[in-house]
Amino acid sequence: MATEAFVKPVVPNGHDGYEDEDEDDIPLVFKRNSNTAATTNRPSPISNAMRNSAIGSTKSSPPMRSPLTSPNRSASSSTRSSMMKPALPSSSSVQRSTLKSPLRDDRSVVAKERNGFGKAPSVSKSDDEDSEDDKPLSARLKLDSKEVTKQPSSSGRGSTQQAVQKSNMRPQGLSDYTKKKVLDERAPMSSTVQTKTSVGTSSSKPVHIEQKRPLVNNIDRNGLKPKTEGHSSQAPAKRPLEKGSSSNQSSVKRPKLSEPARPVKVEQGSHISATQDAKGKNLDASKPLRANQATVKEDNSDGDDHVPIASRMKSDSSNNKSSSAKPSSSKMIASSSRTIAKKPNKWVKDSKYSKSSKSLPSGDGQKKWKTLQHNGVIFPPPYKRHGVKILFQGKPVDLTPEQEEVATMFAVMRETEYYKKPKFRENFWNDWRKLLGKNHMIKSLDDCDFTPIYEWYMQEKETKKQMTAEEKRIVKEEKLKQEEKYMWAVLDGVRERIGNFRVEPPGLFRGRGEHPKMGKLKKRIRPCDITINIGKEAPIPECPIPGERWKEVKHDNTVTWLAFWSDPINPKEFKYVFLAASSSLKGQSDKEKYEKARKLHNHIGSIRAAYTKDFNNKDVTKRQIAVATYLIDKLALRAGNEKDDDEADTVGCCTLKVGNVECIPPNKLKFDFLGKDSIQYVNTVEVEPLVYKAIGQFQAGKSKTDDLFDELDTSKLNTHLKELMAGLTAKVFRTYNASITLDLMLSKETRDGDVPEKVVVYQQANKEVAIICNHQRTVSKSHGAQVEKLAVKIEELREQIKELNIDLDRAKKGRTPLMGSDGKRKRNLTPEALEKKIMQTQGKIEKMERDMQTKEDMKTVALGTSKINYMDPRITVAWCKRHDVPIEKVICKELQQSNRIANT
DNA sequence: ATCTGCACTTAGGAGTTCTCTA
DNA sequence: TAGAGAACTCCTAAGTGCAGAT
Repeated sequence: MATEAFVKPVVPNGHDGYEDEDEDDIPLVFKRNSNTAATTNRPSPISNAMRNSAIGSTKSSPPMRSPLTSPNRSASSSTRSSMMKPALPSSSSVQRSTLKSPLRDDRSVVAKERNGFGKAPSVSKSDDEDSEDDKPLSARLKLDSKEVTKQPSSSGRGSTQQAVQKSNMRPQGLSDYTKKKVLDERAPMSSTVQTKTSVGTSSSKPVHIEQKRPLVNNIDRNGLKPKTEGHSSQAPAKRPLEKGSSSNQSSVKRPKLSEPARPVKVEQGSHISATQDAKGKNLDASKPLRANQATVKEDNSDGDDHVPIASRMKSDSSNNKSSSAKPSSSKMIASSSRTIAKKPNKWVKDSKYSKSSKSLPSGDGQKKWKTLQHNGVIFPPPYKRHGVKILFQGKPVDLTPEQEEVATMFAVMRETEYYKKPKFRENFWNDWRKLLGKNHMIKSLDDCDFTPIYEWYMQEKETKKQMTAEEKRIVKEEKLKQEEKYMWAVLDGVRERIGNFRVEPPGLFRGRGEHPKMGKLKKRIRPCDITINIGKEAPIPECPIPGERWKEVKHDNTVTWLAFWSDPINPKEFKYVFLAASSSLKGQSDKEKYEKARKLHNHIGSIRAAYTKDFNNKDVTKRQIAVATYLIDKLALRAGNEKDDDEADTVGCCTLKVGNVECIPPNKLKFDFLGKDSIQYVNTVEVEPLVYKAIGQFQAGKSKTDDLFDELDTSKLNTHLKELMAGLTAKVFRTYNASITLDLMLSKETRDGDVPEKVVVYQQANKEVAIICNHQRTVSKSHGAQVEKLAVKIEELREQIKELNIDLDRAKKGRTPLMGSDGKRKRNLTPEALEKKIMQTQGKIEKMERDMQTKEDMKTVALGTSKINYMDPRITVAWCKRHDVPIEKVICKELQQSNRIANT
């Protein structure tokens, strides 16, 4: 599917006006900013459709084509729909959903399509299915349907407080709600869709998920399923699990196997010259980013633009066939080159692209730049004493400036959740006490009253708020004036913006989730803590604090950082100053990331076939690798590196604990764990029977806190993945599945219509990707009030319609209208005028209802992260061109301008 | 074979600015 | 025109994964 999209970035399309601007595509692609486009209020039908399309095929991923191309589409969808219906969540489930995490459900749908897996892929099957390649994905989808059942979610994790909170934060309602809506709107499709949806997050692929992830309800946590069979493993755990929930970690993992990575570079290339940005602006040729643009353009020449990526995939895949599942890196490269070669135009373009690209990103030891100049970093201003005293046992206490500064850090956090957390208070007290000294009169934190400082702080805030616009402008300009010199670097002669040129100010550490170090004092960073990296020929930045000096000045052009210091919270780690996301270095890195995802598209079939084959491998390690890869592919799970005990207890695929996965007969798995940033992942999916069986075997004989994959760690997993495809690591699957999903959804759901309608399609696709990746956000504080407000307005409008109908009846009889509810006499309107007014009011109600539903649907879904980090911008650009959608409608200006590639 | 350091990407929330609506 | 809410930026925590050291 998306393959092509990946393959060729750009769009081709013939589309008219855009053609000239093709380059636009390019630039966009590698920029990083993202923003979510504004979301529209309409309910999206799309989602339903998407769901419908779930691919059932188990096969190893057949190449996908663009649904658009296929004529059968409707038929297929109908079929699906029928299947889906059953899957639909019951209304009750919908309600429950509120509690659950919405994400999951939706994900599943998409996932299925993506992977083509709705079910477990059987290798053989897949092969057979190749014949279907020419069909649109949607057509090929199977209806697994069942899956969609909602689950009661439970968030099972009740275990940790946090978990609970999270579940609350992300009520499932959304997904369920959405689904329901969808169904209602398009019955047929929805039915189809359902299937997918069920899966939640990952769904995509293979499994069906039950999906709904009703967090709340699930009370059972991941208990193991009885099934356990087998053997088990050993496995001591590194970290004790806490409660059954996610947090447990335990296991001891094995050493990582390191494998020499093969450089994946795609060579081809050449590079680009000046290009234009999406808007047709001239790009700076000097920047490397441009290359991308050029590439894109050429692609356009292919004329494929009008073809959705998905549809283009087939050809690619065929090309790829030459490459075996385990191509050596060189082989892989070769294959990709070949593919490109088929299309001469593209080839040329691609090659330019490659050339333009710079060296690989991090870790490759290659030179990242030739010359680098910058002015160092800017430090926060010294602490300014306010003199407000806290109370200890009711009495004012004198504090030194240093003690007062830290007390203020704590006082201003009074309204945050941290303030109440024992761990936060304990860590803060331990650090503050050191500053107070042994003989200080303050003997305990609980006897301290920080209210005076808090009130002072609030007043300062209010004062600032009351400043006039002019005053604010002046302050802003002054700040800009001071910072201007630190904001830019000149890399290889090109002026590039620096990302975080401000040194982090001192404060209290705000770790996410139940971080063991929350509340600790993050000390002030001084010049003597900072190492500067700059070109040999460039002048060494002057230390901005008189009398002090940098810790060290280096001239290392194999790295991209401009400065770093040790993290005061975890001295083993560092804080780096890098160029901004819009820089050429970042753009290049992004380009490589998306190219790798494209490459994966060409190998995904054989990779899926390979892991499917190993589901019942006698070698436990191989079986674990197969199952873990399947989960990463299907559910878009993160790899799951080992963590230290002084970090929040979160897990990824390789670090899943037995208690994080519950087997639900006959072949469903319920996942419940805390992932990155302690975001809860709850999802029930239907998996291949062999996977289900294997999970039971991995759990057998272990406690809930033991590692599920005790024979595995990310190093081993990635070593294995690299044997399948050069440069392949676990995270590539996330990028791949996100981009493919975007492409698939856009291809499938875009219909003729006006721009706003198309933008809705894009947003829905973005939403699906966010769901797959489990990108969540907390519900805004004002959400409830906003929804309530809309509900009140809708009710008022309904009352108005009632009155208007009465007036209409009277008008038809030649009578005057009744008095208004406000006691005033209403105008005498003709029946026609009244009918028109009724229609208008009805329209308003419908719009508000859509707004309300969209608001509800999106309240826990964060679109920005996927847009910035996972969705290949070339897909977006190509789609915009094909459908005459101004790029700024889906990607904000900032993003477009950021030059990551663009140009700047 | 493992461990650890390092470099870089990915992430959600707070704060700020822009835009829409009454 | 003010206020509300959406959109966007900034901040920095928390991941991934490579490579060299042990």
